[in-house]
Order: sequence, then C-alpha cells, then structure tokens
Amino acid sequence: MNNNLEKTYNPKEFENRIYKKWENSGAFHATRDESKKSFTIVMPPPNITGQLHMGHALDHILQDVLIRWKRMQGFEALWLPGSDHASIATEVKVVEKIRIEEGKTKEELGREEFLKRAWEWKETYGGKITRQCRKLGDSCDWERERFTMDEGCNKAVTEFFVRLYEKGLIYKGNRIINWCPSCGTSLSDAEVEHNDKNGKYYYIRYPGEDGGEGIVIATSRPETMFGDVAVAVHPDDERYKDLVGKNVVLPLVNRVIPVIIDPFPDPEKGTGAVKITPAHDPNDFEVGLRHNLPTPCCIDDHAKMTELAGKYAGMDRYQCRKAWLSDLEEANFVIKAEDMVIPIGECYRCKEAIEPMLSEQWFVRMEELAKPAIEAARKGDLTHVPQRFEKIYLHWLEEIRDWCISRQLWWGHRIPAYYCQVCKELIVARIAPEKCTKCGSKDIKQDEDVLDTWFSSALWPFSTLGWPEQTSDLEYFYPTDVLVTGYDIIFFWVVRMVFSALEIMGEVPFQYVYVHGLVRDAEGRKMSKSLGNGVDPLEVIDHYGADALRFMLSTGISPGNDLRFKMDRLESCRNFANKLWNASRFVIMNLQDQNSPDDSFDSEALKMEDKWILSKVNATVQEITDNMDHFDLALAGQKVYELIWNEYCDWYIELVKPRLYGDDEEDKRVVRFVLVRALKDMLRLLHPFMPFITEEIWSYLPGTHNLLIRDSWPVYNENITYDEEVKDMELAMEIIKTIRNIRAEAEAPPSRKLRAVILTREETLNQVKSGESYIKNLANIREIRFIQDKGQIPEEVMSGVVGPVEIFIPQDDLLDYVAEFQRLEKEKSRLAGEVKRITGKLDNTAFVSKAPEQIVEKEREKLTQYRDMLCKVEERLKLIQKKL
RNA sequence: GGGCGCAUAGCUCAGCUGGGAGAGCACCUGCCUUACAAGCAGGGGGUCAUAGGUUCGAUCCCUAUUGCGCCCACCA
Repeated sequence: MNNNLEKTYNPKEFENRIYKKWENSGAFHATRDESKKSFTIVMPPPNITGQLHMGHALDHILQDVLIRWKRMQGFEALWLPGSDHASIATEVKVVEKIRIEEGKTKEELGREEFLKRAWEWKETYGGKITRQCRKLGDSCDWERERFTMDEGCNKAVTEFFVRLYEKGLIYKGNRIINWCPSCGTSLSDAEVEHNDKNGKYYYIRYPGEDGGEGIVIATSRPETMFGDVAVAVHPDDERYKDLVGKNVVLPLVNRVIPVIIDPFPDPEKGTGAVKITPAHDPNDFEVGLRHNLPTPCCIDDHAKMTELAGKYAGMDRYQCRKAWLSDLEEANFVIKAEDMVIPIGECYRCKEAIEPMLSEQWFVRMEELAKPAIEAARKGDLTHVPQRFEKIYLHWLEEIRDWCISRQLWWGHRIPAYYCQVCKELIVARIAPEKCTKCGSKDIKQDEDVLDTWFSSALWPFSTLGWPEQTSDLEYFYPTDVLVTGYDIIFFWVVRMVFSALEIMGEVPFQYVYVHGLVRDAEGRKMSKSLGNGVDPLEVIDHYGADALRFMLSTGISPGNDLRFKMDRLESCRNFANKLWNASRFVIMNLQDQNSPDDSFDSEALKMEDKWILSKVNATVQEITDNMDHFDLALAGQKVYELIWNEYCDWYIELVKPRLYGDDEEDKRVVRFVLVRALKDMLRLLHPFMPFITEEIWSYLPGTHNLLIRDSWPVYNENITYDEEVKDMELAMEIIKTIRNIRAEAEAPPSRKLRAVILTREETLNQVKSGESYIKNLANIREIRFIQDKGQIPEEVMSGVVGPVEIFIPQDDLLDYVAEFQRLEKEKSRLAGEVKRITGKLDNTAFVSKAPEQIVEKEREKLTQYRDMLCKVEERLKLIQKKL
C-alpha cells in the first residue's frame, strides 16, 4: 500500500503519468485470444490537417467509454486508431503553404514535387491529433495505428477498385457532375450542400424562326442560354401545340433551335416551356440524350464563359449574367423577372456555388450495391442507435445515384487505370502494365485523377485489419462491433462502409451504429473557426482535467441530440472528481498502518448501514450494466455519480465515522472492509467515464495489485440484497431528515443537542429503534424517548411525521412556536392535498374496477397513511394554537 | 417539395415499456462540523408549448396547431 493521497485533487499531477503506465503495460494492445470474445471499434480516422476539437473529444470519449467497459467485461477489446489523408482538405492546405512559403502554384511545382511536399506535411502534422488523443485518455491500440494512404490501405483501395471494375460496378463515363470551380475538381453528391438563396426567374422570349411570337421560357440561369440546343414542352400542353416541330431563335445569338416535346417539362411551372442546356443541367442532359441533341459547353472549369458566349467569352458566369440580361432587356426580350427562392448547391469545403457540368469521370454504379445495404438495415443486421437514424440512412440509399469517385487533384490514391498512348486502350490493373494488352506499345500513361477520399475510408473497417490479405486479425476482430460517429457523416462514411463491406466481405462491417450529435457552444451555435467560438479540449483538460471533460461529455448527452458546452457543467464535473478524491482520501487515511482488510467476512458482523450500502452498490451494478448494454451511457454515468455522492459520501461515510473513531477493533475492521469494498466497485463502475482519477486512487487501495484498467467489471450478486436492512436504514434516514428540517425551520443552531420523543406503534418500534444511534449522531440528538401512547406526548413540542412514526422535539430546545405553527400549516395543506387527490381516485368506480389490483391497493395504503399523518398534524396544530 | 428533432424549475437538460414531476448550475437560510467551502445541512421555484382524442388514469400514446432547429431534394 502506498502513502496517502495528496491533499487536493490535481489531475495535472497524475494524468500523463497514468497514461504512460497504461501504455507501457500493454493494456491497450489487443491480440488474438481464442479464450476470449473480441470487441472491436475502428476509430473514425481524423484528417491529417486537423487539430483536436470538441467534436473529436465527444466522439472519442464515447468510444473509449465503450471500449474500456468491454475490456473490463473480459472481451479482447480492440480500438483501432488511424488518420485520413483527406485528399481535398490536405491538398488545399499544402497548396496554400507552398503559395506562402515559395510563392508558387502547384502546377509550377509539378506533381512529383508537390506530392513530396504533401508527404512532408503528413510527416509533420499527421500524428498531431492522434498524439492529442492521449490527453483525452483514449485507450486505443497505438501499435496498430494506420493511415489511409499507407501500403496496406493503398493495396486495399486498388484491389477494391479493380474488383468493382471487373464486375462492371465501376465505369468511366461522360455525365453531368458537380463541379467546384474554386477547388477545380468534381465532387460527389454528398459533398454538395443545398442552400436556399434569393434569386430571380427571368421570362425570356425566343422568337419564332418564321418571325412569329415564338415562345417564352423561364430560367434562373440566363447565362447558360449559349449552351441551349432546344426548347422542350410537355406533349399534353395545348398552348404550344402549334409550335412543336418548328424552330425558334436564341435571342441576340441568332442561333436556330427546335421546339421539341418531352415528358420532362411541368406545364404548371414557369411558362411550361423549358430551355434545354444538356451540358449544364442534369435534367436537360437526360432530355438531350432522349432526343439525341448535341452538348455544347458555354461555361468552363473556372466558371468563365467559353467562346460559345461570343462577346461575353472569358467573363465570370455571374458577371456575364448581368451583362447579358441588360443586353436582352435593351432588345426587349425579357418579359419579366420574378423574385424566387432558389436552392443553390455549394461546395461543402469552400462554399463556392457548384456548377453542374458535363464531364468525363469515374463512377461507382450504385443501384446494385445499395440493395444489400438497405436489406441489412431492414433485416436488423445493422442497428442504428438511436433508431431514428435508420430512416436517414435508408432514405439516402433509396435515392442514391451513381457515385462520382474521380477527383482532379494530386493528393490521394491515383486511379489504377492506364491508357495506351498509341491505340488508346484503357487498362485497369492492380499493377501498372508494362505494355499495352492490345497493341503491345510501351507508351502507357496512368490516369491523372485521384480517388474521392471517402473511397478509401469506405474500406477502413477491414483494410485496417489486413484486407485484402486474409489475416488472422481479420478473422478474429472482424466484423467490428460498434461504429461511433456523428450524424453529420452518415452519408459520407457509414453508408459507404456498409455497402463496400457487404460487397467485399459479404457481411455488415459492424452490428451497431451509435450516432451522436454535435457539440455546440453555450448559445447553441455550431462551434466553428470562423465564429471563433470553439472551445479547445486541450485547454479544458489543462484547466479541469481530462476526467471532468470526459464526464461532462459522456453524461451530458442524450442519444443523437446535440449538446451545449457549458462551463458550469464542466466545473460541476470537476467538483465531482474532487468529491471522489476526498472521499477516497478519507478511506485511505483510515487504512493507514492496517493490514489489508480481510476479503472474507462474516455477514453477521455487518451492521445495518454496511448492508445498506452494499445493497445499494450491488443494485447499481445491475442497473448500470443494463444501461450500458443499451448504449445509455449518460444514464449509467449519472447513476454512478449519485451512488458515490449521495449514498456513499453523504450517508455511508457519515454513518460510519463513530465506529471508525471508536474502540472496537473488530468492528473497525468490518467498516474498513465495507468502505474499501464499496469504493472498489464504484471505481470500477466509474472507470470507463473517469479513467485517470479512478486508476490513480486504485493504486492506493489495498489488494489492488493490477491496474484498474485490467480489473474486471463488477457483477450483480444476488446474495447481497438486504431488503430488510435497506428498509430500516431508509426509515432512519427519513427520520434524520425530518429532525434536521425541524431544526432548520426553528432556526436552532446545528450545534445544539436536542432531545427527541418518538411515537410509534408496537410493531414498528424495533424497526425504529434499530436506527437510534444513527439518528442521535446525524441529527445531533442527545436523547431519544420512545413512546407508544399519545397521552405521553409532551405539550410544548415541534413535530414531524414519517410513515408510521411521529417525532417530537421539545420546545425548550427549539423555542419558536410561530415557526412551528407555520411549518405545520404547510404540512397540513400538503397532506390534505394528497388525501383529496387519492380520495378522488378511489371514489372513481372506473378506477377501482379497471386499474390493476396492485395499483388500487397501493393507493388505498397511501390514503390510510396520509389520513393518519394528516390527523396527527391537525392535532398538533390545535395544541400549538393554544400557545400562541 | 419530402423527412426528422426539440418545446419540462430562472438557465442547460434528464425522465428507459402511461400509475405520486428530477439533476446540475443559479437563488434563499444556516454552517470554516477532525475527507472535501471544488464542501455540509435545510429551503423556495414547474396548469411538463396549445387544442382535441384514446384510457379508470397522459409529461409519456394518437391527431391537429404554434414556435425553434436540422437533414434530404438534378438550381427549367
């Protein structure tokens, strides 16, 4: 046994030390062990651009609570960490760095040199977050740390790509994609955010080729008119019957285009006539395909107008819109402009307006892949916690379109596609081919594009365990058990992991998806760099300790909902740690110079309060385990809190002090035993939430030879349910509270010793008497007189009622009739209210006849009790009134 | 256009299958009591958003309404 704990709780003093102890002990490292069941969580890999923020802290703490809990339960628990190359995000940062430091663009530097810089970035910043994770207490297996662009993951990505290609699930095609002009790359649908913007519908006349009225179309994007190839109307639209088959003229451009019929136009919207621009609108593209129309581009990769726009060529799209409209207006082609809210797609990284554009890209064919992923959730192979997120998951999959996976970037997995420069043959292969499989030419070039960063993340649960090799780890730890993540990346990641795993591994990558919310600031705003309202977890840890932060984040949440970050809550969590620290210090102090308490004990030697606290702890073990099983981490945490503070500290320690300060050595041994026994179980229950402080205290306790992290989770013991003692103890506690209340109401000083008279019936006398010493100690009573006859009640007293017991404190000790009168009046009206409520209930024949017998009986008992209590209070009131 | 969440004490939120409204913080009163003032003891404070419905009984289930927030949706 060590010496006593430091006098004050100072997490800084031990958190780093404890973490090293764990790490050095190998406790985080998981290895295949056939005697145990595995429990696996893969960490959502943070970006290498990143800095640990509150969202990570929440995400990681939840995972760590689960993994520590399972480890204690005896599972071979693996939490696998790593980081993500974050293709676009990193590339943007590296480009910026090169611009600032070298004054060059990436093109000026060249691909090879750029990638060198990117890897340097990775080396410098790559491990930053994962290093910061140690501060949080993350118990992940650092020996298995992975990176989405390490050798194994690269291999997995290539293998996956080639397999899908060979099955026809990946194809290269010319389609409308989301183009970010600012990032200079295509994006997937998931990477586009839709926001409503105020805009206008412009009604523009396209005159007839024959000099007639022509047709009026409505558009929010007049600048795309240069790419128009037709005007479409619905086949049933009577208004335009005569125009179909004829031509109209693009105003000012003077190019002639046909009026065609197609089911796409909605006669209700706009004018019912739609300009068709196949190169810049997905719907128009489809129409174009059906009618075999050309696809001229009028906007380029930089969102500037092409030659097609004539004198507007080279202008920015919005600049052009302005100039073009003013020219059209001048020539009287604009009929009207209507204010309209228009949903605009924006790049999720840079917020630039997305340009739908015709482009040749690589796609994953989703229809076939989505089906089993939908099925898995429906069948229950995959469970969302809370369940409502399943709807979101399903909806996305049901509406899914092909996934554009090629990016016009340099940092990432290069697409394993090769082109023969001679015969233009396309070769998709695991290893770069030496010569063309068709013509034999050695002049072969690899596709310039890289893959969407989420393409590699999608493989994370199995690529990190060795796939495509059939490793022993993969066999043992896969499929993983729980995936913990925020609801904001269900689409980006969860969905894609599931369908990828189902395709490659034939089963879901995890059974549970535990979805949490976002951390917001105290006002409920999203924490963001631009607002500057972020709270740095590392600073919080520095101030309050990691345990306080952990406890706050893990118990302050309700499933799937956002959480507001409030400093005062953090403080109360730190106070809780302090409370535990001091209680433990008290226990350890009382163990000084003692041999470790004997683990075997005679239950005869246990007193009422011993049995009471052991019962409480035991019951809590059951409840908490149950909560954890249902992912109710917050409820579980709150229960340990209450157990430690409200039961153990406020009552048990206080109850037991006289025994510790007494002379009975044998009894002292019993007390020490119970104190330690209860404390140990509580430390175990709390450890997943507050690992540092619990581990530190653990090391001071007798008989704790191994680390707490290695110790086992407590198990409910049905032999430790002392119902009688619990009942008796709780009655004594109620009596104590009542006396304290009388004392406070009468404003008698806490130090004054009072006398008490307790009236109770014969059958409950012994029960009450069993609590006599506790009442004396904790209510500061010097003498208790037990009576069974009302006639013996002294006249000048204050009184209180607890169930079958009436308590009287002589006025001589208290000296305040008025306060007593007021207090009793209040009590009277409370009791009268209860009686009225229950009487009403019982007078209701419907209730008596239809409610379950137990409930009715319970109400009857309550009624008798309340009536009895009311009666007693009224009697007292009459007596006191005389004195006033 | 579709979907979801939230509305409970001054503030932030719990309340697990319907059966006497809870916590933390804040507030009031009294205490530096030999583990802890980051504490102890006591206390005040809520027609559980509104209106209906189901039920013997609704904060909880159903419907509608209002307010706030979020997500999805190919911008004619």
